[in-house]
Amino acid sequence: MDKISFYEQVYQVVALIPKGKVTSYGAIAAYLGTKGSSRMVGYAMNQVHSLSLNIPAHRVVNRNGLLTGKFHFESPTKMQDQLASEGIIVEEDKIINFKAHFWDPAIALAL
DNA sequence: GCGTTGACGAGGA
DNA sequence: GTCCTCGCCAACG
Repeated sequence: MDKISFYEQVYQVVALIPKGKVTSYGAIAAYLGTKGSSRMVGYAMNQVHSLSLNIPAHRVVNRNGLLTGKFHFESPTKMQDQLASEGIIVEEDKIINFKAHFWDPAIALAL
């Protein structure tokens, strides 16, 4: 297996999220086998700024479908705008019909 | 090597 | 149904 850090594993999964789809931190953590470290997924996204990677972090939200990390973007409205551009309706900083747009890496990547 | 940090999740009241 | 508390675990300083 690749000797990549937990961070990079998160980045790889997030980068695989198809357009118009979203997932939760816990789902990614669970896919990586560390479902207990769902916080690490979000923490990894925080470090994305330090990297030159192109990570669609706007497609990653918490289990409530809430745009918890929108303040970590260039602009708090950027995240909602990105999702809206992909056909995902966001209102009150939360994704409408979140379940319909949910993308589970454990299923999509089909281990 | 240790303590702190976190864009979370689940359970309990 | 909402609000609060605990746990989780890897990276950073």
